[in-house]
Amino acid sequence: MLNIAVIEDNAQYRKAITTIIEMNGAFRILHSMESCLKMIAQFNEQKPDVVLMDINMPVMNGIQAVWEIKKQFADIKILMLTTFEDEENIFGALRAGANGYLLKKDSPQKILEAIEAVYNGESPMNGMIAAKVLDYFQQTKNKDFDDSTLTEREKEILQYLIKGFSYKEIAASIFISTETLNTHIKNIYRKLNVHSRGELSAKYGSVN
Amino acid sequence: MLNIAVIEDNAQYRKAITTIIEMNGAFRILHSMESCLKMIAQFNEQKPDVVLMDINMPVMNGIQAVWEIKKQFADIKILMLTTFEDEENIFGALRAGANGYLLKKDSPQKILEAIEAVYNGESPMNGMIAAKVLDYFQQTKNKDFDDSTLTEREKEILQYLIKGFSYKEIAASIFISTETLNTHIKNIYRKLNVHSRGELSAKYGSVN
DNA sequence: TTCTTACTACCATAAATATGGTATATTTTA
DNA sequence: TAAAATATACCATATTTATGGTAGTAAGAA
Repeated sequence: MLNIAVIEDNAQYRKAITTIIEMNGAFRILHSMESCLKMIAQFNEQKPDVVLMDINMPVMNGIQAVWEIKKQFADIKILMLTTFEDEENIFGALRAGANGYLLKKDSPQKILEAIEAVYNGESPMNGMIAAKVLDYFQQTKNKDFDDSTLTEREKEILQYLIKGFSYKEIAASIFISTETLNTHIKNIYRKLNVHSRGELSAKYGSVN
Repeated sequence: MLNIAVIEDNAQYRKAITTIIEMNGAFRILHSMESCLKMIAQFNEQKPDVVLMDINMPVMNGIQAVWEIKKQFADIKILMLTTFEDEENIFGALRAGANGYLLKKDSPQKILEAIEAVYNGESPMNGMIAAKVLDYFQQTKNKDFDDSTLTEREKEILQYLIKGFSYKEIAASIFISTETLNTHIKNIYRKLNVHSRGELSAKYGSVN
């Protein structure tokens, strides 16, 4: 029998998810909370095995809550259960120590399987979330790739970019207008699938 | 109708997996190979939508094969399908551009779902594999950068900066306001005598 | 105790970057 | 030759980043 805690500010969804969980004979709802306020106190009373956690919540957000829980109860498994719109918080939650990441729209069956899985040390992940995570590693769009997809001009500009020159400096260096440079950079970003200089430097900067 | 290629040196497993796939009306086995030798040539003839790839293979291993495929056919989705013992190669495969990662012992149903999922841009991952990947992000490995003048907090933030995360993401990750983050970054810039992220990455990014 | 350092937070604003267009001339390639 | 790719340029705008302030709190040192 696995003891589950649900922390979710949306009353309706909290009701739905606890009902689904309770219908499964192997799980028991130990806590059902709308905020993280008395979370630690309650966990000290009765410690759950798995916590289902939303990210966007008032008072203390889900990421911070993950951090607090992991600090005091390292063995509690935490399954993030949130919307795709919170995607910018994915890495924050993972760094804080979340053990899995599903979307609220995932099927009840998936969620129930995931509860079992996190408890067993796995990290169930929604496929779209995982795609974001894998993007971080993919250097495919990296060097050898740019050699084939980037034009000579684009490669030239890439060099300037990863060396930290400003658009003005680059444009002046290669005698084109900043608007033209903008166009080139748009194309580079599209081809390499990045959306900021930071990403660019992180992925291509260490190469040289 | 999705066109599938299977590259797997173990004849028995290759037979099994192709049979499973062929039983599904939505998929068709386009290629079934025991090595990567004539892979590119065959793909030039008939390009598959999804490739199922083993890691440990003679001649050219799976990671290198992923690399080659992605270089020439960026839109082909690659699903790694291998044993847990090959775990040390997970990151190699992901860096090379693999789009999903299942274990051979995963159920046929899971594998069929995963084929559909990678084709749709998701990254299906086995829970145990995902756990390894998430380990990378957990705050345990806090390699300090040692720039003696920076405070611990500043060094921490520097790490995020050179990894290409946006201010929003960083602030959310370490639970401070973006204004506070701004203050920290101002101080980092002053201490390191840089004036943009580009410079920062150029000077400190490759160390990492 | 007082002073300093570190961390936090907010205000304000200029500069730079990111992203969506459209468009033209030239060169390459099918 | 027609089509595609390349390089150029401009418009417009939203977002992010960079830089200047001020300021409170907590921990530690002088």
